[in-house]
Amino acid sequence: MAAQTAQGTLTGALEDYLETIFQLLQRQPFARVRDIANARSVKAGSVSPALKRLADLGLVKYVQREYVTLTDEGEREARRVYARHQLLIRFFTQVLQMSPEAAERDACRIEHSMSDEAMDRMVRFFEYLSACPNSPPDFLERFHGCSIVHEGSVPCPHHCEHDQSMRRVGGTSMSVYDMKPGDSGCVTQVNAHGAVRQRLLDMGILPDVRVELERVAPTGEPLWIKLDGTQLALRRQEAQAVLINRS
Amino acid sequence: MAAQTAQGTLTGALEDYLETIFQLLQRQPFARVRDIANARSVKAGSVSPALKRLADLGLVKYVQREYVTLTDEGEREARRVYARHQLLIRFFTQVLQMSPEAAERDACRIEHSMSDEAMDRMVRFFEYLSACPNSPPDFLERFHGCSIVHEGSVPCPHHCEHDQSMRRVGGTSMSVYDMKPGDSGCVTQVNAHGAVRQRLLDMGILPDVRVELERVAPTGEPLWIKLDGTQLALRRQEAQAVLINRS
DNA sequence: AGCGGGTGTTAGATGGGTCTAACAGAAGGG
DNA sequence: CCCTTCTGTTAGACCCATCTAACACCCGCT
Repeated sequence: MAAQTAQGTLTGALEDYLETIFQLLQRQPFARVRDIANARSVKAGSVSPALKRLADLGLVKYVQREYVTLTDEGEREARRVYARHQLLIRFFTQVLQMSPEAAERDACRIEHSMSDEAMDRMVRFFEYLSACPNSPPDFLERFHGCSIVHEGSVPCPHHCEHDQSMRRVGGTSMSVYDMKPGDSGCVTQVNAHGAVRQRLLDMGILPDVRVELERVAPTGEPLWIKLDGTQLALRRQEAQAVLINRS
Repeated sequence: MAAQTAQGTLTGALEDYLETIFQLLQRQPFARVRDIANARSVKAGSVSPALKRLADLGLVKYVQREYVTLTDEGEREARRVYARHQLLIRFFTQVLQMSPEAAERDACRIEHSMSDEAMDRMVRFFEYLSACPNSPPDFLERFHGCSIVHEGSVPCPHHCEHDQSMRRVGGTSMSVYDMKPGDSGCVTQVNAHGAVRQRLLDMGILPDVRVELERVAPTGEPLWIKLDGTQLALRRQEAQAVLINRS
């Protein structure tokens, strides 16, 4: 495989150059250093050496001071990265409902570190959704309509609780705050917005993770839980947001 | 936010060090340079300076020649990365059904470039699947049982076609090979295994992408299609694998 | 003809991350 | 007690990617 040649040697930044050149070539007969620098938000002085490296790898045809185009292998490589980019964008926006800006940012960084296998399986996911008879109709619509996901991506600045109740879907849900020391359970939801939610997720409190309540401070306020064998302190507000399945 | 301080300055490699230290500390009272070097597959000489940088950032407590532990802020940061790691692993294995090894590899690289928003929405996806009444029961089971996904991740070395027919679920599916020049349609499936499939995906032939057949070589063999405004040549085998919805 | 502006290139600096090789301590065995 | 061995540190080197500043080229205008 010719592509195999470059596969290992090609670094993330170089892939980026290839990709932006590819995109420029869709609108222009050739790319100029200037355009590339602008598109990548990089100074022109950084582009030249990168082009030289790409030319050495046989991925671009680069006549100094004149023009830049992709070789066949370069185009193949660029398409490869671009396909991942598009796939990620679609996954982030259409499935996860991320904002276009965040989707773009994440895709730009992740496209360089996504294996063929991940690509393959993610495509299958889309194929399944749109082509398989087993696929529940409207899966995405139902997902996006669900109160868990429906709230805006921007956390409500007023700490409004109006959809806290909507999200507590089971009605009988129990939170870590309701546990007794020694109890343990499986996280089902992190029922909070914005910063509180983010903090909980960052602590590793994710759906399906086992937590055990170790002890509660006399004042009731900091609760110590055990997660993955390690200890963690939660404030009241946080403990109340962690919904669990007793077990 | 204390975490905010390090957020920007913290590079991918440093995050990795924090994460491996965190994991080591779950089994040991403190981490040694050697352990860290082994875990990261890096030479000991690379670890010392990294630890020094982390100590400067206030993320580890590092007594030279003695021991390494995380500061509170370091632990927070490590947990943050580790949570992403776990979440990605679960997504890759439980949803996409990737092999554990590939999931691990991808997660290790992607965890450093995943935004808070992506984290948030991916968690919501899991929450939805397990907690929302709108969620179709057994979504994942049905997904994984579908012939699109069910086949082994290793391409069959015998080019066996036995599940080609299984995958052509609609029965009336049309491939690019069946199109007339001028026709266009939307890709629904890439009905191929292994290398052929990978090549098609790498070319940007993904579900829901519009393709138009431009012309066919007299011998019938290379077909030129237009995709995203750019031209692409397909071999017969490839064209037959691209299933589309006429439109 | 000559000059100015837009555009590219080069050189040198910086910083990250890694390696190797040489060196320094500590601990245990003869 | 000394010497080996295990472990860590340091120094020097390399590569990548970026920046800035200086220089080079070309084009068109006066």
